[in-house]
Amino acid sequence: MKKNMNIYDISRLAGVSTATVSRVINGTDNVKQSTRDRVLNVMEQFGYTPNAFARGLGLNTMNSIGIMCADSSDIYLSKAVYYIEGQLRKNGYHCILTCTGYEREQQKKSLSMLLAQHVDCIILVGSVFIDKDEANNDHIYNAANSVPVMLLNATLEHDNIYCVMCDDQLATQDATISLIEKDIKNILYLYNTQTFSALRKAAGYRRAFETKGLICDERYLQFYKGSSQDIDGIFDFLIRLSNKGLVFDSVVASDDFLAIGAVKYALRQGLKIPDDFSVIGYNNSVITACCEPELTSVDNHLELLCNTLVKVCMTTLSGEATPNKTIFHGTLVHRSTTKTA
Amino acid sequence: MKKNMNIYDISRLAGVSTATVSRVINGTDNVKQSTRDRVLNVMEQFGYTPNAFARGLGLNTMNSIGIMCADSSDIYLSKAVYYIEGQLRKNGYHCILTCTGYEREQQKKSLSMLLAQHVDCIILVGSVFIDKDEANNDHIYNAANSVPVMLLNATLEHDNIYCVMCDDQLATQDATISLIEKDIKNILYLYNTQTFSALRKAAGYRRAFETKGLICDERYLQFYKGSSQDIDGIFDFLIRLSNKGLVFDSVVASDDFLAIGAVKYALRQGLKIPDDFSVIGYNNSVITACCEPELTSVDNHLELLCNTLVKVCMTTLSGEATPNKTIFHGTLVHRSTTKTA
DNA sequence: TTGTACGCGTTATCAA
DNA sequence: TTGATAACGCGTACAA
Repeated sequence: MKKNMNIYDISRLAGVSTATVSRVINGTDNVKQSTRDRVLNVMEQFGYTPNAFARGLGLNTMNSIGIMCADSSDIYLSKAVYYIEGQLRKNGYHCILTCTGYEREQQKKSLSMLLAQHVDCIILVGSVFIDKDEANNDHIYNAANSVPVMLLNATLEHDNIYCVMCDDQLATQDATISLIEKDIKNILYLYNTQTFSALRKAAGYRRAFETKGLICDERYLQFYKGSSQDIDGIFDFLIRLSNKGLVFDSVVASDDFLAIGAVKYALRQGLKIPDDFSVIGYNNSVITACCEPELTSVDNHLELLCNTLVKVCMTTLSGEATPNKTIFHGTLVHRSTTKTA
Repeated sequence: MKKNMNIYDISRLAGVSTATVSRVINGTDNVKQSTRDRVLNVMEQFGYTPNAFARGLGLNTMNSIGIMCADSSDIYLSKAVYYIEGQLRKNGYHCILTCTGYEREQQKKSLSMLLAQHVDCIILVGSVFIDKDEANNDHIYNAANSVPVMLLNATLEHDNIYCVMCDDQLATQDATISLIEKDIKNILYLYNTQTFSALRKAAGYRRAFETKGLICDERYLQFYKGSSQDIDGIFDFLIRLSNKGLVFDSVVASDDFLAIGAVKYALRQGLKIPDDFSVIGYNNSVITACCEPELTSVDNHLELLCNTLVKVCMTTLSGEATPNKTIFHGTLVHRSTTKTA
């Protein structure tokens, strides 16, 4: 447990000043090659690493970035965190991860914590952080006054806030239209959160009918008040809907778990998929391959979104101008829960 | 973008010395109530937060803990990260997450990074960090010389290294025995990593036969060289095994994805589950509910493991003595891919 | 090309 | 109960 060396020790051992050691460490200024070698040699020999705290104090940064994620065990969000962390690490940043949950208060606490840690940037993963009531977003606006704030799959109009997202509305619209065009019209839209993103998807569902000159029956938008991980709960919910007399021959879901619940419903009802019953999920996650038949789903290109987000982040941190909003389109990935052609 | 206040500003505004402000902040020593109030008032008024870097420099800690995780998007590991982060946050620590992947070199880099950040403790999530060749674990031993190292579901005998784990061997043994006792004996053990944990499970499989006075046929331990997320690949693998003439009527898998691949195999071969074919997964993850019939799986009580790990971690950091190894038993959760009674 | 000396914002020690 | 001041270890003007 030998005490860590500091820059004074190194300078003494190398017979130079601390300034020179610092220059060698940071590769700045001109240092005679022989001096540089001597210093590097000593550093190597004693396994010297500059003290990150002292450096942070002087430079006012420790090259850290805060990631806020409601639930990093969520199958979709965890992927986002993974991609983002990897890209940031490549760029020399490390990540402080905080799982905020879905309550606004804890989210605010986490945000304060990150700001107190003087992170260089804050990344909000998902749209659960944005409140429909503008006044409740003040904490985010305040954060943006000290550091850039990056939003993944959410949007907020403010200086120093940058959004990278998939056009969920359009993607859901396309998915719905793909069913309508196969003459499937009793389409249930199944969702379980009221986030910005979920509402955009609902809007896309409605637009699909409009676009096709049809009336969208609002009874077909169904909100499931439960965890999307509770697949049996979803199953029960659909059974109840059916028993209440709602006739539907297909489901467009706002995430893959809900869709799997619908698949389960069809299988247990003895409905043939996709002949009698079609299902489209959202996120194109790994569980699309877990059910039989395998699930058709919307791919929102998460990895691309994350890579782009980090790219925008780096550009912003370097002081260059960057677009405040970057939008990609989703893609419907056909598998076996929808009819071909 | 107003400049942050520092302790001098506050002390001046409150008409006291910086020492007193510091005392108020940290609740230490005796400060007259009226003075305390005055200081608190000023701090509140200007929204003062102590500079974390300066504090870190002085105290040599920023209350951060490093989490190393090969792949935080893994359905199982991500849950571990989630639980651990939550508990640490409750205890006033924040987490630096680094996704190391499965290559030793990157793992070493991540470890060095965390040490350079002067984290208070390092948590290794999963057994992929431990090398069978003792000499290749030196970087971990070295880390343990400066900070406590916590291992989740892995083990290493060394000072300042603490392990919290599930007895995977015993759990797999029990699972296998549960099949044997239903007179199912052509049991395939399916695995896809060579980690410590996976090998322990294999050992449990073998022990099951021993225990029952049977011979364990080594051809029935099958290594699938692919990502466990590639369910179709698993399916193909099983088909090939079957075509090669290996007769099996059940699968014990080292994770749930592999098990789902087996379910898929049975369904597509027209085998009735569980009458003709049984499947047991491992981890009892959410995907057990994604297939039909739903998957029987071993629950290794991840949340309990994580909570315990953090508890041990806190105790260690407080300087108290703690057990170096804490072991829990797993539990077989029966669903519909195994026969009842 | 190199060295001196100060600032960064705390906490802690010692003295008052 | 409070204040003055020395660490903590680094980067960097400025000087040489």
